[in-house]
Amino acid sequence: METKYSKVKQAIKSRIIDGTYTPHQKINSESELMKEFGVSRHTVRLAIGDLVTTGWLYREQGSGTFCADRTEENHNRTISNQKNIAIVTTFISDYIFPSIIRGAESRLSQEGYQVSIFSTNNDPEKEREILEKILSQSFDGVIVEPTKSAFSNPNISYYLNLERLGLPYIMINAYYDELEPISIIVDDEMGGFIQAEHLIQLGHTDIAGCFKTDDAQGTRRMKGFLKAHRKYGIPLNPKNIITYDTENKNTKPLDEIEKIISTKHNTITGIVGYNDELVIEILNLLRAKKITVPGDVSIVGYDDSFLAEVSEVKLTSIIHPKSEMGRAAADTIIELIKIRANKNKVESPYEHSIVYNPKLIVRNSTKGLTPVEITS
Amino acid sequence: METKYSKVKQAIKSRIIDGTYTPHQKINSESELMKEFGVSRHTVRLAIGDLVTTGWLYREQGSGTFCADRTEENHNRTISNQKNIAIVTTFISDYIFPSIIRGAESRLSQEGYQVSIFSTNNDPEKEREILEKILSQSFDGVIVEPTKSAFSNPNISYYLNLERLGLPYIMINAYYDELEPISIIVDDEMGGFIQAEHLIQLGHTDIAGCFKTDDAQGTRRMKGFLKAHRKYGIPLNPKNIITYDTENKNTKPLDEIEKIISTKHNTITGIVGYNDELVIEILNLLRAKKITVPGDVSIVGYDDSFLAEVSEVKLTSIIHPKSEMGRAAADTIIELIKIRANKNKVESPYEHSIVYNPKLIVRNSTKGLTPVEITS
DNA sequence: TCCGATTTGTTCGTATGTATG
DNA sequence: GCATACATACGAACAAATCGG
Repeated sequence: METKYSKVKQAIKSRIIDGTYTPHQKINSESELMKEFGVSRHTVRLAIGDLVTTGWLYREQGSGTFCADRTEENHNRTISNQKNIAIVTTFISDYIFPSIIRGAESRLSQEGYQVSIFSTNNDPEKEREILEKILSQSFDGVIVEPTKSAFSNPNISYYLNLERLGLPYIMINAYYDELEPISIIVDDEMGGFIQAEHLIQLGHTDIAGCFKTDDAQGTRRMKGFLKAHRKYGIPLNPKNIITYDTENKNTKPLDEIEKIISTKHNTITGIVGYNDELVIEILNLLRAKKITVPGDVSIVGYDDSFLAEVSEVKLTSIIHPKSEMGRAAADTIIELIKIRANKNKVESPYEHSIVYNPKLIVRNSTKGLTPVEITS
Repeated sequence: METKYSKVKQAIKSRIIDGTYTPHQKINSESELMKEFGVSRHTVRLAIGDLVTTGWLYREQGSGTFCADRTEENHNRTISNQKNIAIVTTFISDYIFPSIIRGAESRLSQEGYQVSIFSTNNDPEKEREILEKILSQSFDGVIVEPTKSAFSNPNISYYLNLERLGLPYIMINAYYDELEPISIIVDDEMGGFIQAEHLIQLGHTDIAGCFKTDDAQGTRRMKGFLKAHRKYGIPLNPKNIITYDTENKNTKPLDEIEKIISTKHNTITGIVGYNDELVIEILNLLRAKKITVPGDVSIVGYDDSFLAEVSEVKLTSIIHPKSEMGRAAADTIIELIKIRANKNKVESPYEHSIVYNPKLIVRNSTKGLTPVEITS
């Protein structure tokens, strides 16, 4: 996949898939492609030849090379009774994702769908490859957890092309703002708000917040965290807000927390964590530093995963529907496919987004602040 | 049909059809064809290229160009360039399975394979449905974690049919004794042995063992547990052996442990658990009963999952390769598919089973027994 | 209808890289 | 290590079809 002709091939294919070339549209001529990619005509012809034999393009002597109309083929394929759904995740082994997949898989297999799994490792480039693969194959629907959803997505055109080709897709956990797709999410802003509010109502006024800010979940939880402070008139020390990304998730948040609790005049009595996984690690850190939870510090998790019940300190956490979300995603995509099949009947856009309202489950990692202030 | 390359093409095609070239036979090399037809190499390659894309020939770099085997569905499969692998699990969200899938998926997607996921929920009936589906579709290989592997499997005939159809499959974590398939497993008997041996060498003589006995992993671990007792001449109280199944895994083992530790004359000082998940629950139970670990009771887990590091007591556990196992499974199935594709060359059965030797990682859930006996 | 510019189709030559036996 | 065979890539030339003027 590092040969020149395969690069050219890939580039042309991308332009078809992302909609730059529409069916029956003339693509750049061979000589133009030669200049563009700095390769010989032979190489260009090799690339185009491959795409012709695989049905992406067709050539007309004297006229040009054209983008093939794959919708007819698509049509042929939907007739074939294979029913396929693609699930695109960020991390397969992420601690709550298996539950979501389980919920979705059970419902989809019940309905005779076959489930294919793809993972992006939160890398937009990998997401692009996967979307290309999905678009060049015969899927009936796509369930996707967006990659780096906090950022403007470089693959928007692929999603738009999904829409253009009438391939239903929904997003779970988050969505790209530019798209406003049908989505199934938790109201993360409210979740972050509730996390902070809980501590505030327990009397805490000096609260640290740890958020993963390369996905929309984290930025929204942070927004809720700030909102709660504003609402209750609690001044917020900017140093108490810790943000991190996929790339430094194993180091930065813990380092920053350690910095904060190691300072002389530390008055932190509460910590809000992005998720239970992080909170468990913070718990380990605090234990090592002989800081008790909830004695010295109260701490709130997110997701209500099995991790919440695993330690000697049971975590106060925000409930995430997990497998219920998976089932809902499955039901929604199945319905969208049905609607598309009888598109003559239902003409309405049929908005189906679901927003779960988060709830707090109080366990014993949080407690009310006694009038006596804790000093380091 | 008067171009040189189409003449060459036609000539080669004729030789295939009239039987001059038989399947998997090497055809004349490019340079030979050049001389024979008095054309340039490029022209020969054009002709051959066409015949390759239409499935009449296949090329092997450094070796030659060969006549394809156009018999049966073999033909259909090679034409559709979709490469599919099925992974059949028991429980998708089981705590170590996501890691295995992740390892397998990353490797498989690298190689251009698409991964479909099926889960049996440890129900042989569901396993049957899934195998039927797999057999009726066009998968290139199957990775399966057997369902209820401790029992005689009612779906043996389906697996035999996979073999008959030449569809490669491997088993992970366990295998059905009747089949002796290519498998990638941990030596669970040794694992159970090491668990028990560790406690015995620390001076424990009254050890309870908890094993899930509807899969082969559990029965083998139990076997190792017994073997260790025999080897070290430790008498074994049958009451200390607790077995359970998928159906009662959430109640029975904990109930039984509670019974044992609640008896007046309880002298248990060590517990061997089927896996970390169970051990964490036992840990919760002991905490509730004010029994300290490892002070009063030492406890050994299995799998070395993230659960081992999550509690205030870090678990001594057996290392499970997890994602390494997934990667190995992917590599193995890919190789089997390749071997099958060139079945003319490699005639040897090519046994590829991998057995990982388990290792113990000692943390602080176990400790040596002091001379003073602990009494309840 | 023809012309000329453009575009794809066919064919040759040459060179170097890489896998196989 | 060496010869063989396929893989990739460059350059050049002419043929055939198309399209606008």
